[in-house]
Amino acid sequence: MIALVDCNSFYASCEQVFRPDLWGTPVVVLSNNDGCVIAANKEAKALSEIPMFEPVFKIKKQLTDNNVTFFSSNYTLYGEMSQRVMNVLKTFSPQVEIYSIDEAFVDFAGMKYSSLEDYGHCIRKTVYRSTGLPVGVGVAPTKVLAKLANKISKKFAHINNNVCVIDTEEKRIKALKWAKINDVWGIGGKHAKRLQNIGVFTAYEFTQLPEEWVRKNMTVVGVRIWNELRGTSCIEFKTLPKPRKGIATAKSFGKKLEDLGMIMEACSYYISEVTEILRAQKSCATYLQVFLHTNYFSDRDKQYSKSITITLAMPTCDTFVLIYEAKKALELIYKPGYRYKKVGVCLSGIIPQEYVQGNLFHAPPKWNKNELLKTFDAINKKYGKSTVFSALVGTRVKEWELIKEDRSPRYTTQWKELLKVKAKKNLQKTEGF
DNA sequence: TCTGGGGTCCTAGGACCC
DNA sequence: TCTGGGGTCCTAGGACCC
Repeated sequence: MIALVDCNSFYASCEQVFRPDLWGTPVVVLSNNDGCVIAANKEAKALSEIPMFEPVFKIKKQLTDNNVTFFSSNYTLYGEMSQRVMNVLKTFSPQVEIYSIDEAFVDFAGMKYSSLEDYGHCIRKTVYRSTGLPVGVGVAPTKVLAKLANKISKKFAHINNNVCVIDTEEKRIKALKWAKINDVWGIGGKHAKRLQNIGVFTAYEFTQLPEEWVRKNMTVVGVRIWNELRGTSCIEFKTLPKPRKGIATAKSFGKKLEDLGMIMEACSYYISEVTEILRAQKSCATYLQVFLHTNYFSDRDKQYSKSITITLAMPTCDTFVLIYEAKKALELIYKPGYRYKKVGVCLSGIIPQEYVQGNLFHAPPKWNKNELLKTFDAINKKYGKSTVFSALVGTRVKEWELIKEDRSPRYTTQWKELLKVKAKKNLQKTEGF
């Protein structure tokens, strides 16, 4: 049996852990540059006039009218809270697959428990006690069914207290008949529409389709989902995280930029970020893509967008080499006279450092002996991000930097931003802890 | 004025090989 | 009128996920 443990409204819940004054009140978290709503707790979801992924400027009034508290995204905090949750889950089974920042599969094979329900509740309670974060637990024989069980655990939380187990044929059929086709993990908007067009509206109806139809119309990916829903496990359990195949970063600027120099500084900074990830997984990249574009949404601005991909002379993880290459690439695609909104870099063709092949003139570098890069990473790890950086990132005011007007403190990672505890005379009205 | 950012996997088709 | 048969590798695009 496999459990899917998923945090409820993860980003919003992380904010609420440190703000007990907001418990029971609507909270939303905004995307980078405070652009859209990307997370909402159940109180905020209940206010139907606050749709997710809606641009904030369009709904600012509804937010304030309904006393919704909003936060800029604080990924430092969410990332660290996520690790805490995952650490707790690892005490329940050695087999944990971290699927995303707020959810993980937990394999129950070989574990001792009196009942699946009890074990599920125990996980939920322990995570809550250790981190302050509420989770839902779905338990089933396959991943797709566990996902579905998790959905049910949240939908009927008032009955099952956030734990749902699908361990009999009867429960499986009941769950499948309840689930709408677009509730199924792996069936997105396009396929759901197609299935509805041929009269398939529930997960159960989907499992009754002939396998051939599914393979023809939804490829082998669809067949796997079909099998998993029928109780046959065929999606692998991945305990070890696989090295990434692509590493990208692209963020909208805090304001529109025309100046190549400033855009180049942003680009150099992004290269530093992606190369740090690259070195952390002991890999090198073969290709570097750089792209640049104006604001698609603007009717007023002239539009321009261009991308370029460079094959490196030899796969590398060297920040300085890649910044140099990115600089050349950017000079090629940049055209003056436009108001740019975003620059992005993407590394691909990622291979382990020891697989880098030399050529006739150069032996492959020994990356594990590169003292400059090792020292660079060591300093930034010890003293914090960007303590040392390439001069090409620049020291001027970073006009491209993201807007985060309402970011909460980084309670768990910065000494200066620790939660302050106040003793109040009137204990009935305690604020904070 | 203001509209997110980061991934995975699969398939078809083109270019190439012998 | 008639034009082989078997491969590999790469890329773009589609679909999906959080």
